[in-house]
Amino acid sequence: MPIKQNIKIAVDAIVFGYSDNTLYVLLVRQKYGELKKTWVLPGGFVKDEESLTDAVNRELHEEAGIKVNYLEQLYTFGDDIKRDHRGRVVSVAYFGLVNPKELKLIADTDAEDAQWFPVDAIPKLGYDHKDMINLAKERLKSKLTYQPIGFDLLEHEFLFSDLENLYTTILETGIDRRNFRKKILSFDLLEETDRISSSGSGRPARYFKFNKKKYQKLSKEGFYFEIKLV
Amino acid sequence: MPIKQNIKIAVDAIVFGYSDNTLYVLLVRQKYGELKKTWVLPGGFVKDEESLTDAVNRELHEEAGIKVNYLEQLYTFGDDIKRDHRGRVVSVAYFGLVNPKELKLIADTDAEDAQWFPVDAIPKLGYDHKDMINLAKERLKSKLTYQPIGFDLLEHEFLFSDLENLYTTILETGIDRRNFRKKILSFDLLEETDRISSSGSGRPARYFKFNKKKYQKLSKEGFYFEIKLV
DNA sequence: TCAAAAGTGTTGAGTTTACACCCATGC
DNA sequence: GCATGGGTGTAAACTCAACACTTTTGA
Repeated sequence: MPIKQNIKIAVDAIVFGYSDNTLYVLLVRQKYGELKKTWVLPGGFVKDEESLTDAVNRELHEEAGIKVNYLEQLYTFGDDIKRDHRGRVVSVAYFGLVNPKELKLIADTDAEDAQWFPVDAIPKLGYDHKDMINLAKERLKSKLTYQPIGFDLLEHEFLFSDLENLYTTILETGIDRRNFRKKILSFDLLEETDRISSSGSGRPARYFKFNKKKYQKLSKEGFYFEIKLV
Repeated sequence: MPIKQNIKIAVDAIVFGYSDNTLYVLLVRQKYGELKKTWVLPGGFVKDEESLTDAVNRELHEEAGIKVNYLEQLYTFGDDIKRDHRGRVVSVAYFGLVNPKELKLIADTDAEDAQWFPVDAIPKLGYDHKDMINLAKERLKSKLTYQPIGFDLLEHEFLFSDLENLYTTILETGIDRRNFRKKILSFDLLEETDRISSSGSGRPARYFKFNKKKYQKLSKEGFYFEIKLV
């Protein structure tokens, strides 16, 4: 190619996990350079022969040993030409979700260089990663209301109260339990299981699972999932 | 930076214009190289010292002499590592809208190297530009229903029938004139002008304008523009 | 006076919201 | 038997969808 260009291209991932009424973001400690030991989003430079998606998954694997449940492109950060102190770097940010199992995997390993932070207790971050997280939070909030994305943050089988808490914590809003259940059930996308919570206290609850296949089918036929919450 | 990377970064723009019940896309003729004379989207490599947005606007100016009314980032194409035959190129695609004045500007100049094509009469394009256009069409359709973006495709002052036709042509759907007008007016974002169409035939109609300021204000306060059309 | 497009209300259906009590279990 | 969380129905308010005739102009 006859062109000279001195811009590097990177990917970064904002990965959310949810557990015990808390939304978490995955951060890693920068290993080298000026920002050594600063917390940053997992990510790095794209290799010449790999796709952007592969780059994200590779970085997540290398830096955090994690595999996401859901991944989509979020936004490409390239308007601030000084966003990276090392030179011009354009970063394609991805938005990912993991289920609680993956979350615990890291939480349990006491790897010091990859950790989950509650979204409202994020340490000072390098680069423009705070902006990325904010944008991803917005995306998560809005997607929750028009795509059945919440299920990717829960176990395969979950209680209605789990789902309800997930919505209330992430959207920071109240929910009418009856209306919520009615609405969700009206989609006919949940399946009752035989499993009943071996409860802590209170009346035992039934586990449900989300029928993703059915959703994908209906979705192609023009079905829209939608949960309005004030 | 200690890293070696041989990836170039480009921007491409899918710019829509609307006139006489037709939706148009702006294309330019490739000037050099293997694809010389093929129609492609306006775009090109990003310069080291310019932001992505600046790059798009510059290319639009250079290649088509045009200024867009609305511009937003669409998607970054970088998963197919052979999407550009010249080498690895990641392209950040932008989505833009122009009003009819800008559209006519080029249509009138008989510049052979920048032309508007009706979206359902797009010639064979280079690279993956057809995919980009398809994605942009989807974005346009969905945005029309939840953001007052259609006004950016119309003159500053427009007739209700213009707006109605815009929605029907782009969304390829029917509209109940009464319900549509009722809905749009209920937002209280349009202002009547004194101007009356010096009509062709039929009863003269009144011109309206969109109060963008008011929309932006309401928008911050949690107002959502929404037009549901089957 | 006819053709062409603009303008205008009402009703029924469906959806959303608000709201409170009983149920099943563990301790 | 009491504390804890789970599960359930109904009525009023609102929003949406369907529907057709009158008005104003130019030819």
